[in-house]
Amino acid sequence: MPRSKEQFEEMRKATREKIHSSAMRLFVHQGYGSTNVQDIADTAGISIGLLYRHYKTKEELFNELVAYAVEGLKRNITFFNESDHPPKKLITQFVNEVYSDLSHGEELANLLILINQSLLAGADTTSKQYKEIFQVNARLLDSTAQLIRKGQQCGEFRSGDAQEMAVFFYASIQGLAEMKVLFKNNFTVPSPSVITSFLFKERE
Amino acid sequence: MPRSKEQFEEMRKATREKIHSSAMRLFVHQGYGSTNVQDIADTAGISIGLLYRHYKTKEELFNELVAYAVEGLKRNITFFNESDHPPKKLITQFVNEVYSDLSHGEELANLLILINQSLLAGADTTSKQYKEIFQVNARLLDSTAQLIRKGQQCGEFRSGDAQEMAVFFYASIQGLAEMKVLFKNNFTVPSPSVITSFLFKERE
DNA sequence: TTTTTGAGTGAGTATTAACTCATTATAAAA
DNA sequence: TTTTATAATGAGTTAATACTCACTCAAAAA
Repeated sequence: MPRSKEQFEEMRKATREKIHSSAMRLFVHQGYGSTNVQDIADTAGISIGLLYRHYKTKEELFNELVAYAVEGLKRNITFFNESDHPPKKLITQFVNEVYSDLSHGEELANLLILINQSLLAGADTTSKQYKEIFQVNARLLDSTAQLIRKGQQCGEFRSGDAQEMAVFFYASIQGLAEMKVLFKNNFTVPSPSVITSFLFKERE
Repeated sequence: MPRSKEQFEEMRKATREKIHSSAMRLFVHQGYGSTNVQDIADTAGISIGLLYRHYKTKEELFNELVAYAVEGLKRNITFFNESDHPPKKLITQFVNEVYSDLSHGEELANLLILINQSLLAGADTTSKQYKEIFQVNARLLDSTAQLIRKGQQCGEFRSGDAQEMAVFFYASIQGLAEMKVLFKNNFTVPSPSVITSFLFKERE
C-alpha cells in the first residue's frame, strides 16, 4: 500500500501553503497582470505542473487569495459590532493591533492591498465575490461610523461627520499599508496615538 | 507643399494627448501588466501602429506618464518650502486643493496611484527615474515635517512626532485617492476639517 | 490636377506566458 | 523486491499580446 490519506493530505497542504505565500507576495508586489505563473512556481520551489494540479487557472488562485483576505476583514466587523466595550477602548485596541501588524510584517498590508486590487476594473463586477467584498466593506464602514457616533455621545470623540471620519480612518490605514509595502523596512509606522488623534479629543 | 511644421506638430500633440489620457486611465484602473496596448489604442481611438509611432514601447509610454505625475508632486514641495505663510494656513490651503481635486475628478487620484505603481517591484530600482521618485518623496515628507514642527512651535498644531505625522498625512491622502478610484462617484471625500483634524489643536 | 510629406492604418510576425499531459519519483505496505 | 496510489516534473502546445512595416490617406501648395 502507498502512503495513507492523511500523509497525502499533509503533502498537498504543504505545497498549497508554499504556493499561497509566494503568490500573495508576487501579486501584491507586482500586480496580477505582471505576475506570471512560472514565477509563482519558481518562488514556491515547485513545478508549474504541480501548481496547476492545485489551481485550475491563475485567476482561480488569485480568487482564493482574495477570499482568504476577505475572511480577515470579516473578523473585524464582529469585533466592532458584538462588543459593548467603550468606543475609545475598542478603537485603541484595534489600532494597536494594526500598528503592531504593520510594524512587524507585511501580512496585513498584503491582505489590504490584495482586496484593493480585486476591486479594480478588469474584475467581474457581477461576480459573487466582488459583491461580497463591496458589502463587507460597506458594513465595516457603517459599524465603525456607528462606533464613532457612540464615542461622540460619550464626549470622548471629536465632533464631525462620523461616516466621513470612518472613511478617513480606513483610507489612512490603507495608505499606511501601501507605504509599508513600498518602503519595506525603511518605513516607520506612525504610532497609534498619531493614527487615532483625529478621532479622540485632546487631554492636556 | 504639404502641411506646415506647425500643423504637423499640432496633429502629433493631439494624438499624444489622446494616448496620454486613455493610457493613464487604463494603467491606473487595471494595472500595468493587465493593460494591453491594443486597449489603449482602441480607447484613444487610434491604431496600434500610430501609438508605436509615438512611443517605442509600452514601458516607455508608462514611464512618460510617471514622469508627468512626478512633475505634479514637485510643484508641492516648492509650495511648502518657498513660502513663509503660517503653517496652518499653508496646510489648510493644500488640503482644500486636494479635497476639491479628489471631489471633482480622478486626475489627482490617478497621479498618486501611478506613482505608487511605478515604485513597486518589477520596477528597475537602479533607474534614474526610480531614484528621483524616491528622492522627491523623501524631500516632500521632510519639508512637510518641517512645516509641522513650525506649527507646533506656534502652538497651533498638536504635539507628536512631526515625521510620523507627515507620513500619516500622505498615507491618508494616498488612501483617499485609492478609495476614490475604487468607488468612483459612490465615494464622498471626507471634508478638509476631518483630514486636517489630527494636525490642528481643537478650538471650542 | 499633381506632387509632396508625414500622419495614420492594421494584418502579420515574434515573443511571451498560460496551460496540458505523458512520464517519473516517492514511500508505504504486501 | 514488487506493487500501488498519488505527488511531482517540465518539455511541448496553445493562446494572447507586444511590436513591425508595407501601405493608404489627407491637406497644402505648385
